[in-house]
Amino acid sequence: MEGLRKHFEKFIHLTDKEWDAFSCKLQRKQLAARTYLLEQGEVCTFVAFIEKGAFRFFYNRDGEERITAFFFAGDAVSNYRSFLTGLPSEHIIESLQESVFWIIQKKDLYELFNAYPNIDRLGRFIAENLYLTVARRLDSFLFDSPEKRYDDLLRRNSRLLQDVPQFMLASYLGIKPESLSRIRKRKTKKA
Amino acid sequence: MEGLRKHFEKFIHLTDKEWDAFSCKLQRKQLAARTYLLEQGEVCTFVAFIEKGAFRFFYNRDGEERITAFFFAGDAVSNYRSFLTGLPSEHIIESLQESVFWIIQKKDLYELFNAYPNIDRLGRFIAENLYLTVARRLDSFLFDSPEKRYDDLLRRNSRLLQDVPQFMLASYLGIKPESLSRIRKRKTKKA
DNA sequence: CGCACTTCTTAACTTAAGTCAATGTCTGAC
DNA sequence: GTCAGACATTGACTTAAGTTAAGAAGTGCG
Repeated sequence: MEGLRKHFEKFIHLTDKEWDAFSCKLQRKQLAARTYLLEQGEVCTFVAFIEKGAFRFFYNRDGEERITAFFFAGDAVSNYRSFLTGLPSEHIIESLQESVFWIIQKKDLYELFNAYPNIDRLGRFIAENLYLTVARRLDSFLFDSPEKRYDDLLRRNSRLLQDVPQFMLASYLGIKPESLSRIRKRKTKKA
Repeated sequence: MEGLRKHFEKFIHLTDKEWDAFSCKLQRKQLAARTYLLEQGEVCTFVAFIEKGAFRFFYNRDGEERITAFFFAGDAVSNYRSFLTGLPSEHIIESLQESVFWIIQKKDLYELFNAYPNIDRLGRFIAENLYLTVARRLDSFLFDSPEKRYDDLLRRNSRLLQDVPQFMLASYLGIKPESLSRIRKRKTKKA
């Protein structure tokens, strides 16, 4: 749990009082590998802070899946859209490995937001960070070919490659596993 | 300026005191059509609230352009990435029409954040909203064909079609003008 | 050990976007 | 009115991803 506090320090320093108020609302949870944390159609009423493990955030339409994001230790995971709007989630959150995380309920979080401006601000920082991540990802779809996106992934996010099977990477890149396989083949030929 | 306050009411109610503190930091500006509000390489130190007009937020690489977003009356426009990180902007913000907007400087805004928790929270709401917009857009790139994205644009965002030339729409959809032209042709054949 | 299952690769074919070039179409400036 | 420039369309060709199907490689389980 102290690890979590350290992660927050990247964004903002919470006083002991603020941290106590926050942390006593957290509930520790564990999830086996390949298990749903949030189902499709469910309203997301929580934010989870990952201590250990990995999650994928994906969308299932007519049996086809697309992975919107991966989350790892130190990340906050939630369907933020459903959380904010109160609408049923279109996405599924699934653990990829056995994971440990801390859940805070929306109701509790909003009470903290009201009681502690610093925690509200932490919420802003988290939202801003989410925005930066997804905006960068959007730009990569606007400008780059799947091959370029794969290269960038290799370079920047090697954690993904260790923990995530090929076909999920393909989904994350917005292509089919067959296409990723061909991209990889083209690459070895060049090298 | 009261129009701007009304827009904020969608997110949060500011007291007169809060609004006064905020609004006296705003500077009214005007810009002719097709003029840069932010250059590539410049650090973005402001947020602009649009009263009238339209902007495009785009990226220029080796002479090729991709439009990341459009902004219209009621929207907050900024290079939020550059604003938050202090890094030079990769994107350009350009007015599409003659526009009127209110600028607030980062320094002033951060002072307001510190002095008025409600304004800090408004900042959170704006960041959250930005996130929702860009996350939805990312999903459309993950799942939908350019043709589907164009259809959705027609249905949801007719304002874009009135104010924005074809070749910019293509760029926004992540395709070339020729391809958009062909998509439109396929459409008329079907109908 | 061998079977079943999942993942990854390969191949043949289809589909649609990119590229390049030419031709319309429209608009504003003079 | 005409000319120049920007925008949109069209056509021929290239490129790469999607589709379908088959087989190879790896993994876990009885």
